[in-house]
Amino acid sequence: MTTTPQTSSDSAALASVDLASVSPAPAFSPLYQQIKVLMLKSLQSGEWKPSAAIPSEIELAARFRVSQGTVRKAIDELAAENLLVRRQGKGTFVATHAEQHVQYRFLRLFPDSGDANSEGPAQRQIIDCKRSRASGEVARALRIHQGDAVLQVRRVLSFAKVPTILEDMWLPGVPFKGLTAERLRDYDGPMYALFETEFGVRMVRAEEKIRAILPDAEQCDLLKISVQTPLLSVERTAYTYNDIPMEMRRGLYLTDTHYYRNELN
Amino acid sequence: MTTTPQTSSDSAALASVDLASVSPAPAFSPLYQQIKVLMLKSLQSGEWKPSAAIPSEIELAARFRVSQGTVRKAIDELAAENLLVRRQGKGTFVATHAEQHVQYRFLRLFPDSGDANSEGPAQRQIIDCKRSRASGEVARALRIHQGDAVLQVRRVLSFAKVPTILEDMWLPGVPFKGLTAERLRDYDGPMYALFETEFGVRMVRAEEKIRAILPDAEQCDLLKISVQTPLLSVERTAYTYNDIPMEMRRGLYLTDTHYYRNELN
DNA sequence: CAGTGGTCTAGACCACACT
DNA sequence: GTGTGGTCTAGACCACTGC
Repeated sequence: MTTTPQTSSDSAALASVDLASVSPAPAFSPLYQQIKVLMLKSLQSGEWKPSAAIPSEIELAARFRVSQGTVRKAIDELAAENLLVRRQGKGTFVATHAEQHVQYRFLRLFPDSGDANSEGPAQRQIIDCKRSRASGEVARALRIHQGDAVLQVRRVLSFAKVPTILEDMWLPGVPFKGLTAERLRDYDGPMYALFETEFGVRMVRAEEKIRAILPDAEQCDLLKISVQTPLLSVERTAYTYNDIPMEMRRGLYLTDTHYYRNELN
Repeated sequence: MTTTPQTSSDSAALASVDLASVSPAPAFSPLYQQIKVLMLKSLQSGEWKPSAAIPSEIELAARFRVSQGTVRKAIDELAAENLLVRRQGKGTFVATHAEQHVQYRFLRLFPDSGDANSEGPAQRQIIDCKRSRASGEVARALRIHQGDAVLQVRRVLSFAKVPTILEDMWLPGVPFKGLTAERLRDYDGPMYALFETEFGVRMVRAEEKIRAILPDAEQCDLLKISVQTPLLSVERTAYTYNDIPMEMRRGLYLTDTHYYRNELN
């Protein structure tokens, strides 16, 4: 035990959670945080799969030898991080990029008028899908070595037949071995949903760096615009569990009839 | 009482919270949500002022005639929304835009290299500050009528003496009566902190619409750039309590040495 | 030391979904 | 009805802050 929780004189199942190092601070960790770590392991290991129900709060309380309230607090935090979804009367489920209300959870581009769904789903066109080697920039983002095998995908998304987004993606070669253009083309649904079902990689969060740029000749050609048309450059790094980067992506967004929406709190 | 909470047979202080209308659904509202509404009123009315401590959990529990746990859950949500800040051992405080760790809570622009503070505080230059009348667009954003009195402010922010941000702001005339260029110039700190102390207006959240644009001649002049330099257009609407818009702002960001950062969950 | 928020428990009952 | 998550309570003890 890393800590001495109160009344519970012997709440087991709480392996030392690698606080072995002689850190100056005692690093007190509340019980529910330790439970959270254990639950994260179950998610990461695949014991609990996307869209499946996890054990009930009562079962988990018994398994971890803590009260239901403590399990509840752990689940609350995981739900707040979008790793779990609670459904009253039904159970708690592992979040997934498929079967979600919004088609693209990480895409923040919306049409100027009408709601997000008014223009229907985007038309997707795979331009290229090939194996290549990581550049310095890509290697840094994916925390791999320069020259390591990566998969490179380029595609165009169109709304109402108007090319609007040009995306280049880089995926680490090892976990995504076997990904092909056909598979991307045939799959009907969010790309991140395919990653979950086919490769067991669940994207949990992402960071984006946004800039304004002018396109080069090739980009103009693909988006059918002039070199004078400013574009949003959206550079995204997406992470799985434990903050492990699993995708680097650069999107060029045409923002004459759409805008990138952000909410600040 | 709008609902019949469990064990607590007579938890008072819960005025009907205007659910008087004969809505089809019974609109069940848990106790802690009703407490939250009451606490929001105290914030809104100025009973609890920015940076001041609110009553302790035990006091609030007594005032509202509920258990400490219920008050706690209400405070938890308000803290999650950045309206309150909890400090163990000291108390719970009303959040403020002053005395915060980050100077500009809503500004998402960061330098390409070095951390946010490495370049020091921005140099601010007020270009203009005048009374005017709301255009259709501004009126819509601020939910006032076209032609209503507004205050218009234009300023330039520079980092390391390089002009980087050109901002135009529109503020509703009534709540911000008495705001002058001098007052803006003399105040040392975030503009939103001045709004709190001088006008009792606390910004709680904001929405931004981002596009890529090319500047016009006047904008080029102020930012000392060419007409060929693409800029980020960041259109922000900021809200106080109860989702009331209190500011419309358009910022043009130079993104050759800075980027707009966003985190997706 | 007293006072504050933070954690944990045990038990009760409510709202919701399925069967 | 049974089982799930959701709310609420009461009481205990811990961790942190400042007098």
